Amino acid sequence: MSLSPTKQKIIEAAIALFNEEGFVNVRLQNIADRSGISVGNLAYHFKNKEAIVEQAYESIGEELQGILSSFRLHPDLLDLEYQLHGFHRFIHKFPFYFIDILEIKRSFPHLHQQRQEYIDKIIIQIRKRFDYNMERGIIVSETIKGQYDIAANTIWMIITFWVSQNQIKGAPNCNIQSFKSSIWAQIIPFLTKKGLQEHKNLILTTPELK
Amino acid sequence: MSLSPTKQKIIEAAIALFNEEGFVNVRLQNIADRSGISVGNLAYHFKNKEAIVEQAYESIGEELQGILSSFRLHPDLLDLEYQLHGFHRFIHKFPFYFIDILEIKRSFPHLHQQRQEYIDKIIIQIRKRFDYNMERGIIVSETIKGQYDIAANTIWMIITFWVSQNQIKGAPNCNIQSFKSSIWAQIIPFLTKKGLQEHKNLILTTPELK
DNA sequence: GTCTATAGAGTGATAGAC
DNA sequence: GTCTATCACTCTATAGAC
Repeated sequence: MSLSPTKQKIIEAAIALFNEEGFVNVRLQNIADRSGISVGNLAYHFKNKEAIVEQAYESIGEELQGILSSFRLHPDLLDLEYQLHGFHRFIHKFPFYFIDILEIKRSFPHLHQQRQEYIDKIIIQIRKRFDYNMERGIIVSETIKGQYDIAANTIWMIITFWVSQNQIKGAPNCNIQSFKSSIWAQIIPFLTKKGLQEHKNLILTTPELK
Repeated sequence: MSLSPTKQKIIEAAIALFNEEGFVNVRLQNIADRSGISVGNLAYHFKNKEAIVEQAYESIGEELQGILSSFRLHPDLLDLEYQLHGFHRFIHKFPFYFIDILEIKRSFPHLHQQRQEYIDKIIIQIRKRFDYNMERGIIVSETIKGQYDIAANTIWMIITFWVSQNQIKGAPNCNIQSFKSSIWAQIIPFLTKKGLQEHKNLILTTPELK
């Protein structure tokens, strides 16, 4: 879906401001200023603040959809490595999408409802990676019931709260290496000998990813 | 430190409201109403909203200090199990302390600065558990450099974002079992045979914890 | 489509009587 | 210590000219 140039400008300005100041702290005036238009004109293009977030969420959703659809039917470890780079780019392009989740949920419940579908999708997809790689003999079978459900959820948590964590700790520098390490740490303990070999090759052959 | 009865009432009301509505959505009027006093009187006891949060943080900090100081010099797995119950009680008593971290940081940086010391303390303490239990032959030595630093950080993340995670997923019911399982999952893969035995005994002997 | 101007509903903080 | 009344300000949303 393509937007008019002005609408596009507005959304870009809004997202940039949300990222920098946090959703609640961004005034319509700020968005208008950064877009180089007046507040009145802003109101002409978007009825209210909610309509702006709605559009922003739509644009962001499309990008997220892209990352999720890179998931192959029988994904190996390299496939995950690629996806992690995708997620990392994503969370640093739209930090507000993660930082202001609860504020958006409070203010616009229906927007959050849509989002919830993505959350489920992400967790299910991660969970499937465990199954597929188990079939491939890359990951051992569960020794504790439900442990891969937990691991999948923890991986989702790390992705979702990575930006928040950095801001809380006052370390806004986006260290992709420690992001990836934290997530791989959820998987490595369960790799078989063959899995460890595949993971080792992956590290050796993909230092150029960034 | 003891507060006057009125001050005490105010703080309790404020914390309850912060927990329910989120810090930014709570008006001085709400706090006054719930305390059974007027806004003018509220202003007499606390100069402004910041002073209220400051006091709330102090009360909360004392409680957190209690949980942290239960850490023994040579903590075994049972010691952690007890502490996890402490943490769980804590995060469900003061959800706003976790949900509104970033908002508080934005509005009152100096308050966040104090808090940061607790964050460091928590992560360091968790990290030490790995070392001590390694010495005890309960946990294997690191096979990957820095993996216990990562595990300690992930455990802190799970504690810190557990409430947020529940709210995002629309599952506000505080399932302590899955909280504990998520955290133990960060440790179990590294237990030695002896460690697994100790963990098994712990589960068998402490179902009464809640 | 774009602007200026302003209505209208809060919101934190203060003044001053009791 | 506690109250009522109100100020000063902010922000969203709308009205109407160009």
